[in-house]
Amino acid sequence: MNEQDFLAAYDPRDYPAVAVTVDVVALTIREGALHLLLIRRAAPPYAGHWALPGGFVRPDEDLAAGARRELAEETGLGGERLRRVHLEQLATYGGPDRDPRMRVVSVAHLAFAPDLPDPIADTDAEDALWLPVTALTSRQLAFDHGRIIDDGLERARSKLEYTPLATRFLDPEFTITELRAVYETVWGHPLHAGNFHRKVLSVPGFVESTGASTERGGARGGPRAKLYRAGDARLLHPALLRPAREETVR
Amino acid sequence: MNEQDFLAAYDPRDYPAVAVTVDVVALTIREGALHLLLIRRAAPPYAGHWALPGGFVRPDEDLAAGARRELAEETGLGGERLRRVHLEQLATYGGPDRDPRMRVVSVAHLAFAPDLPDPIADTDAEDALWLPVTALTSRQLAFDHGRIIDDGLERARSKLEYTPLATRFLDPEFTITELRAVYETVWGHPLHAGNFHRKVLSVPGFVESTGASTERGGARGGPRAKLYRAGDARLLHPALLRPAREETVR
DNA sequence: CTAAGTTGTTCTCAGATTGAGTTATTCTCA
DNA sequence: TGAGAATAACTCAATCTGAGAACAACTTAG
Repeated sequence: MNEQDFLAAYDPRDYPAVAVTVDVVALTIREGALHLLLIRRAAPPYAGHWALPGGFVRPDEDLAAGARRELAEETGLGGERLRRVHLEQLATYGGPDRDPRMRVVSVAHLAFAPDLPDPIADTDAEDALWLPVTALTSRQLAFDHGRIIDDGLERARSKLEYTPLATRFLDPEFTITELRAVYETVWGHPLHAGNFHRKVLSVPGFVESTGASTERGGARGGPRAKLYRAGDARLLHPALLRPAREETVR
Repeated sequence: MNEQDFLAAYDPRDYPAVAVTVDVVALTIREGALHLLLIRRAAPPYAGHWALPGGFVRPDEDLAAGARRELAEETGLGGERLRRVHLEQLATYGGPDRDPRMRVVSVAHLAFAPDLPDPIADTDAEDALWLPVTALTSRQLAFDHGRIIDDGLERARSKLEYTPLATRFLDPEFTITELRAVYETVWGHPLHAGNFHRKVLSVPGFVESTGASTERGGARGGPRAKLYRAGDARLLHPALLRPAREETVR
């Protein structure tokens, strides 16, 4: 049998039915707190539960394109602002019983966005909102989305260490203090301002100066801060490591 | 409509046909060189081309279980020795046209194994072998497996930095020199023996002494080396960073 | 307008870590 | 038996880090 004949004789229905979805763990920073985009499901299964935005991959669509489309649908975002959102694949969740309808394999993605407008509930969702991650209780979440979110948050924390992606939570021009606030928010503890400043400026390609400064000082005083934009590095060398957690094992 | 009625009325065939496969980038070290497990495809598409071991996920099988099964089938491995192989999810590849038959979404996995016996060609494969990664030319590979392998190798290199997984390339008891050889092989350049020794012993939980030593000195002389086994750390703190590559950008 | 408080940025300095080289010792092979 | 090789320990200068201090530029309260 040559390759042509093989393809003609091939029936996709011979294979077990599996559906592939994309889900998005979309993170942003609002009012100094890390927020997560959630929708409340309108239809079964898990109607009324909170869930990650997501849906079936369309036939002609790449996985990343599907994730970006789902994100666009929930946030109402498009064009340049959507393009500025960082989107990467997180992991794939495919346990046989994670969806009661059928075998559903979900390719989860992770998104970092600057502060975005409130989301728009579309047809699939009763409601949609940016929820502070501190307000999460995994019990109310549909499917295995609690676990996906945990994995996404850990990945986000670790990505800030060795990539310049913290800048994706900010507008194109930002101050070192704003950048530090991103790290403090995502990592959940304060950093030494002086050391952070020294380190960021010493890592090649992390940030580059715009030459300009802010129009005003900080809200409660202080000098005008210099403005920077993201540099061209894809990886931070050397990395900005999280302070070691207290050893649980002595 | 309540949830029960919904599930009864649900027809999986309403959704576009997608197949889900698992592929495995299995790495081992043989004779001081990094090797990759490949099979030569017996059936179209890409009959006669080299490809990663893999196949369709079975209906009741977790993704990780499917990957481990595929690995077992190709290597003929089972039991304790199979269990010692490290297996983790790498990434999912799902472009619409990556397989001419139909939409195939492949969940790639990455495996680290100690030196294993030569593989066994099973029904899907004309042939199977451990190929040195230096002998790879991506042109001869089926599907997008060249890209998957590249991603797997880069992931392997980076995993050695911040996890103790280098030990998974070795037998349960090993010397520091053997461990250094793993790093040198995967990273592709020599390391300073003294500094490596100091560093490995200083990272908490990386290795623990067995108290014993090798029976003989090295092949070409030298004292007997102390034996170690893997410690209980899941992450290396601080990490063993790769020497910075030469800057391409000045 | 002034005083008090806040913030961005730069310094300082001790301690830890790193890279590179050296040494003593133990072993294999010819 | 001697040459060469490898383990494991040590040394030392250069670099990096964490913690704190200094200081000027700004804010707001009064």
